[in-house]
Amino acid sequence: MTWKTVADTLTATPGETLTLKGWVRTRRDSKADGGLCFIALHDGTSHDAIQVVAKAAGDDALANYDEVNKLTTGCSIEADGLLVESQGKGQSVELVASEIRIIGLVDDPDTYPVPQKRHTFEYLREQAHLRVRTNTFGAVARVRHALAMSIHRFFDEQDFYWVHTPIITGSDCEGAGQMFRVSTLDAMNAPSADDGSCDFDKDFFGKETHLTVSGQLNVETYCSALSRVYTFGPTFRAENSNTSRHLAEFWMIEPEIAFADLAANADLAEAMLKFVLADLLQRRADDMAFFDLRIEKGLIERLKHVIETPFKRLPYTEAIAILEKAQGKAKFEYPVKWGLDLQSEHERYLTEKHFKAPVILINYPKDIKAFYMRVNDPGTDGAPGDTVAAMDVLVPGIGEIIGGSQREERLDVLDQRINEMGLNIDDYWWYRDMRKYGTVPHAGFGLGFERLIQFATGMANIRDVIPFPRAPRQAEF
RNA sequence: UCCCCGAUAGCUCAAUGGUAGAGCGAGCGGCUGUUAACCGCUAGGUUGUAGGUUCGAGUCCUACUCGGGGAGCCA
Repeated sequence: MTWKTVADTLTATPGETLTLKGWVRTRRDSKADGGLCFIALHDGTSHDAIQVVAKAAGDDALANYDEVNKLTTGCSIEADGLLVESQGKGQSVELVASEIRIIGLVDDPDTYPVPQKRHTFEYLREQAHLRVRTNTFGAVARVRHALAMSIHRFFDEQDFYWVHTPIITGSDCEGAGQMFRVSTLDAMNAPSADDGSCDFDKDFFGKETHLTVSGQLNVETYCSALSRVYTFGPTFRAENSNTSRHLAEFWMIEPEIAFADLAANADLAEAMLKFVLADLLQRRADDMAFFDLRIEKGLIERLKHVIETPFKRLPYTEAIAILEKAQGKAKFEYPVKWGLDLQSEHERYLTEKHFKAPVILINYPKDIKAFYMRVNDPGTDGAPGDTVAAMDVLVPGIGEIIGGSQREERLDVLDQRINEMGLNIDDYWWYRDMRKYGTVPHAGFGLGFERLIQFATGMANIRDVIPFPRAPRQAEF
């Protein structure tokens, strides 16, 4: 007998005999026809369960019907049987079982942590090893996979190479926040250097090392030979951030393109978002319909709007003018002034109220952005001060989903920026080499993978779109 | 890190300072080709931890722990 997945079985033609293997989602019984029960069986391959019918009497009577009729949510079984058109409403096909093998029972149904009832996401976070058995987290897992594959497909079709940048980094100059130290030294008995500080020369790598906060500086070197590259992997931030949009361990996508300016970078970001969202709606229509129904009403319409609408491109300087005009009625908590960074409330006003569409903000003041961003010509956009070729992609509901820039390819300007910001120029020797040996204009951006999943599913808390979230004081599982 | 809110049955929540309850889930029974089923019965509690006030504390006070929402930082 052929073992088939639930997904394949749901679309198969009745008349086939086959085997299903999975976990019981629900069981209902009836005294009709001499006794029968209905098992909703899941194996994760589709959003919908398949109905397995077990009978106590007649030709299809099961020898172990009494045991089968005691199955509870979470039990694992194998079922052989004939696929038939369903007599009941709610499904088109069902499996009439000829044999059901009970593989694993649930010890105590009364204390099974995820019975078939409503649970809060807060509670399910404490049951991270079991929450994937629920509709919502099964759907999140499938969508997460679909988006990851879609991102790889998009870049592969556009002749990008996936570059595996290191997770352990010896650079302390990535400049994107607090880092986690990687060490094999005994924390209780660390060796001291002559000046009393920790002697990292005795550590595994012979120097201080950390978990990466970004693969950007590394991937820029590959860009300077392979033209179109991207990273997709975990990154780590030791920031004490306790929000629904931050994790200590998250996945990031960072493309980098050579012979490209900020406009090409924005084009890439917009094309990528539109591609993966359209691909998702097509490939995971079942799960997306669920999110639309149960998590965020109108989700699919919102995503279609994003796919069809050109992203609004707006210089920072013009955004400030719009926000200053709106200040009276919008009642912003924080001041709006050229030279200050935009707050969440400002970004959300622009994308949710003013334009009601994704917005790509470009050309930010130099002083609020990183050293590696390319300095614009004076007077760009009529700005009253110096700007850099930075961009942020803002989307309704999430705010900033992408941050990127054209990189500074001129060595003299880059050095000046490193010095201005008080950074140690020696730390950047290999990064500066890119500007000495065949420098080219290039640009790239970072996309937080979990934020993309939030945007695509409507899930409110980022801890619910990664299997085992890491956040301050949270590393269980 | 800052500001607010919360912690009571397996889960979600009630309970003027005075005998801790309900819904869901679970178990048993009834009904039914069932499917958020329906009807009945039953079990289930050191009220987050440690102190304090009081004749008496789930309730008031203090500290701590954990969780949530918002802000900052950012992706």
